Amino acid sequence: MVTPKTIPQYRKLYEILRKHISDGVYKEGDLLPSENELCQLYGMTRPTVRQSLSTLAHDGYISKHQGKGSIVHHLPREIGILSVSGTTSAVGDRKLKTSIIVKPVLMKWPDDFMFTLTDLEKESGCIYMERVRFLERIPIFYDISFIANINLPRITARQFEDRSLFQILRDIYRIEIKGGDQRIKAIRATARISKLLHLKRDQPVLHLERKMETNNPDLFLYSSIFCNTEKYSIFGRF
Amino acid sequence: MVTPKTIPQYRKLYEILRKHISDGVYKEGDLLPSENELCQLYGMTRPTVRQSLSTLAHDGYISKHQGKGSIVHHLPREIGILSVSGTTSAVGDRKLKTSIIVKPVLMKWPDDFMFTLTDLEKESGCIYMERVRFLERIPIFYDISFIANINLPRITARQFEDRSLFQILRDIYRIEIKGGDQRIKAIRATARISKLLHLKRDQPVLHLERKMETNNPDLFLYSSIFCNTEKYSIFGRF
DNA sequence: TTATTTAACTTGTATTTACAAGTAAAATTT
DNA sequence: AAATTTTACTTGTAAATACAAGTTAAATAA
Repeated sequence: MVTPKTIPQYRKLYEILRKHISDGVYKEGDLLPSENELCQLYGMTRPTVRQSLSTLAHDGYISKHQGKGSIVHHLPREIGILSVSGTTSAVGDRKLKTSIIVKPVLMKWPDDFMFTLTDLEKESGCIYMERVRFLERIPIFYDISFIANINLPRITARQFEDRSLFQILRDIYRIEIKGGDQRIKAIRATARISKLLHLKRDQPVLHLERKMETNNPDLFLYSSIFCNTEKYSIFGRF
Repeated sequence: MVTPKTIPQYRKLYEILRKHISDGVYKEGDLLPSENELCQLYGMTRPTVRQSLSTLAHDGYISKHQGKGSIVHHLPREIGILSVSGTTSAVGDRKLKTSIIVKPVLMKWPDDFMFTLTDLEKESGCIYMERVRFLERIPIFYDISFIANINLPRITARQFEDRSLFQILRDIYRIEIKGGDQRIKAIRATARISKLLHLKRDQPVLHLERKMETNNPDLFLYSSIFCNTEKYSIFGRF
């Protein structure tokens, strides 16, 4: 089991500022307190504060301007899944309802899996589940998730209705997502997809295949996400 | 005109290492020289070296492991447009042939433009062009580009066949892309799209709308990209 | 009043130093 | 021989400091 480590200062400040921006303490177009002010406010040095701010800038919460300051941005109105882990965190504060299509089960990996697996992963088998996510009563995401069965005791017994998969992994198993790769395609909705996402057959659907890295170097999370982009776009920064 | 500024050290090292990785000096799975070794090799201090490495890690060229080192990764085999500026740099070393569909012309902005424009942009009008990009003789991208006509003398007279738009902007006008936002959808190919990308009508196509920020805070580049994802996926890191 | 200069801020780059934490292999003990 | 400990390395976090470069507004000069 991974030990619960101490959270570094720059990460704490990142979370504080991110929450303040999400909660509207700082509004669109506002200037964040200057780096020196943040140093004083939170008792850190400038390099530490700058580490927080550069991460915030990278995630699109602020933009920095030399000589001027850090300007606050509202998170995009679209669905920001391209640069974020999971689909729950992707839509920010909006209510994303989840319904389980296939409860977590332990099974063998598919033969033609979308990513190449390590030997350890192959031996362990995988935990499989399917979910559909609704935004304002409209089904938006159809998620198929695969997790290698490595050090995750009794995970198939847990409830996934209320808490997100990623929350459970973090709270119970101390697993944090550190980043990942993804592939994107436009495909035709299959019978199953169109049924679950309430679409007509053959309608264009976004298909994301993601491999996520965790703080356990042997453990990766995989998901295949089908996304209805009729009403909402997928958003990202680069 | 923007002055050609001095390139910071950490940026230089980033470019050196990136080139070495692309050229195969460091191969997939190799360990990069340690941070202290890089300090000695290039006469920099560790924070400077670390700034280069963290950017490389973010762009997916390496992954860092505490206590171990920085492991080199080959750039993805797919088309990496999600986290990169332009479509030329997106495909790395592979040959991307460009054909101009509509030569650069100065015109008014469309009324229903995909992003909101500043007053300065609206006044200036825009430079418009359309291109199709081929990868191994297959048309992959149909790019529609918009640039505000701000401080870009005689740009419509330039040749875009050989050099990419971004290369001209950098070499002639000293404009660098710093980042941007993008929206992604899956749509049905229209008659024009299917003709240009050699697809059947109504086939699913990826649609990217991008707004790119430059070192000139008033100047943004916009593009609407239609992408044939039948054979190649679009790739990104997060 | 208007234009210019100055001063006081902001973020950007870079050095130096220190210790914590994780990895891997050598050295030691059992 | 096998298990354990130590050691030497790696990257991670953090402080203190300095100056460069861009922005803005106040102070000054025309």
